[in-house]
Amino acid sequence: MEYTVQKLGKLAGISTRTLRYYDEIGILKPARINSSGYRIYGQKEVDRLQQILFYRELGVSLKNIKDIILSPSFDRVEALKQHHIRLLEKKKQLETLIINVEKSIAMSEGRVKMSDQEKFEGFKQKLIDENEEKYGKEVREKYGDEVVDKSNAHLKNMSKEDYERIQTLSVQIDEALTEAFKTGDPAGSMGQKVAELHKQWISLCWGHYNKEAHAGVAQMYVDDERFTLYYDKEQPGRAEFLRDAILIYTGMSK
Amino acid sequence: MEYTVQKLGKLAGISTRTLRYYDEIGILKPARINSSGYRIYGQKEVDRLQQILFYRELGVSLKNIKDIILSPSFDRVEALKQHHIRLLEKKKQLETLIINVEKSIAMSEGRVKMSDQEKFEGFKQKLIDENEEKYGKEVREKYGDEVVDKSNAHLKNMSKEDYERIQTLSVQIDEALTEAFKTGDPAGSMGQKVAELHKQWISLCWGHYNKEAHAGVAQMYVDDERFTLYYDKEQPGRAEFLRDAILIYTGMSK
DNA sequence: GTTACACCTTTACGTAACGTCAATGTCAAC
DNA sequence: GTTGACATTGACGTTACGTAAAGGTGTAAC
Repeated sequence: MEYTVQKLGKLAGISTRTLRYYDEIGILKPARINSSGYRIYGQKEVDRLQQILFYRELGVSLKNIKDIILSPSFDRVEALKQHHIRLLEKKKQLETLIINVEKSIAMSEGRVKMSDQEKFEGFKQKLIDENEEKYGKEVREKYGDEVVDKSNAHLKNMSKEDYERIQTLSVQIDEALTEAFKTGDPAGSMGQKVAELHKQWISLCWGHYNKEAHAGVAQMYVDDERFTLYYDKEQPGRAEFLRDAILIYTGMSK
Repeated sequence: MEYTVQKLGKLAGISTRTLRYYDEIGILKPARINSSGYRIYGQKEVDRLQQILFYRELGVSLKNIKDIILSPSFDRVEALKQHHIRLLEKKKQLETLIINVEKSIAMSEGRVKMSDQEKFEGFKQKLIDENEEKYGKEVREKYGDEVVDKSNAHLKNMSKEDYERIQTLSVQIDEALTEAFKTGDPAGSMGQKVAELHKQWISLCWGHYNKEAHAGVAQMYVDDERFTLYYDKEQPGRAEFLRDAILIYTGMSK
């Protein structure tokens, strides 16, 4: 497939000026120029533009993006995996900010108190962005590990496999819950599958398992707003669904 | 509490230049200027800065932010509720982008195919930002109530007093935890006071009490990142402290 | 008592990543 | 053969600060 400036711009959601600018600074040159002087982009350019936008989204300057993707040692897949990690971090920060705004509302309504410090939680992604600017390859390798280390901080007493298993389970629970929620039946096979996954997750976290505690935690998913907020983010009612599924699973449903 | 430029900058994670610039364009003026010509900010300015940063995070230009917050009809709480909605939208978009990068990795490894269009899914938050620029008051009024209803959803089956008691307890636990944490001793009287308050809170939430479940929840405060994030916000280690206090309280400490 | 140092001030030029004209050429359609 | 939506290259404007430069302030230490 071949694209002119406007077509590629529409595809990627950017302006034609931006594409011309990217040509000008040499970060994304068209595959060829046709007889009338028009810029024509091909497959390779589409993929490169996607890479550029990923870096841009993460706050990397165009100058640094250029250095990175023009580097002979640039590894596309490795870069994508880095993007993945960074985007997850960004998501966490956004979640912090969402909690912040929720608390701020509660404060305005006099329901809770907030320290000045709390009022700015979730804004400081700047620090991350500034790190991003240093994104040289060596730096990347260096910080890459550090980030991993940091996120593994509370792993201390856990084997690496267990930790990874827990991470995988979290994602699986989330996905399975989304699917099961559509059925509307917490007692159904999909609902019970979620509960089963959740049991595995809890067993790993606690090192043991206990029905009553499991049921207690499930109830908390509805009662504790920090959980409710998280689970209801996409579809209101997900937290309740999860609780019901677990209560049925543990036989604690009355 | 009063702040100089640097103190406020550190608190909010922005530069002193930014604060001076905000003064210059009249979007955030200090409460007063002291005898040496220093800018001094107070409580009102802290709150306004928070508002500014919320708008900025959502891509609103400083010019528009100024028009909005200086408007006589500006409603702080209403604005916060709008931020909440926008942030949730932004989070959804981020999640789309994360799926995008995951698919891109899978594609690079030859596991799936992707259309050119799919390659740019999640980038087009631009369209949202443009809506932000129009941020009229009417729009704000339209969405406002919806959020309130949602946040009150899980209150349905609870008496008003119970609900208020739970809210009070949340705050008390938080404050008591901050105090107790300073002692460094989860087994001390202050640490055990926190655990006692937490028991009351859990009893209200669950309608019953059970030591094992209580201990399980405590363990989860450390294992589940959503909790850890919340409790460790001010001082890292608070989540662990709370867990230890409860484990001792319940006699589950080994 | 002055020296050090970490604060604060204003003034002013620099910059990144485009937006926004202006002047002009191209192509398909009616 | 003219209309209208495309494309081109300049070139200047804009936003939200960064980054000195040149100097006053406050406290602690020698």
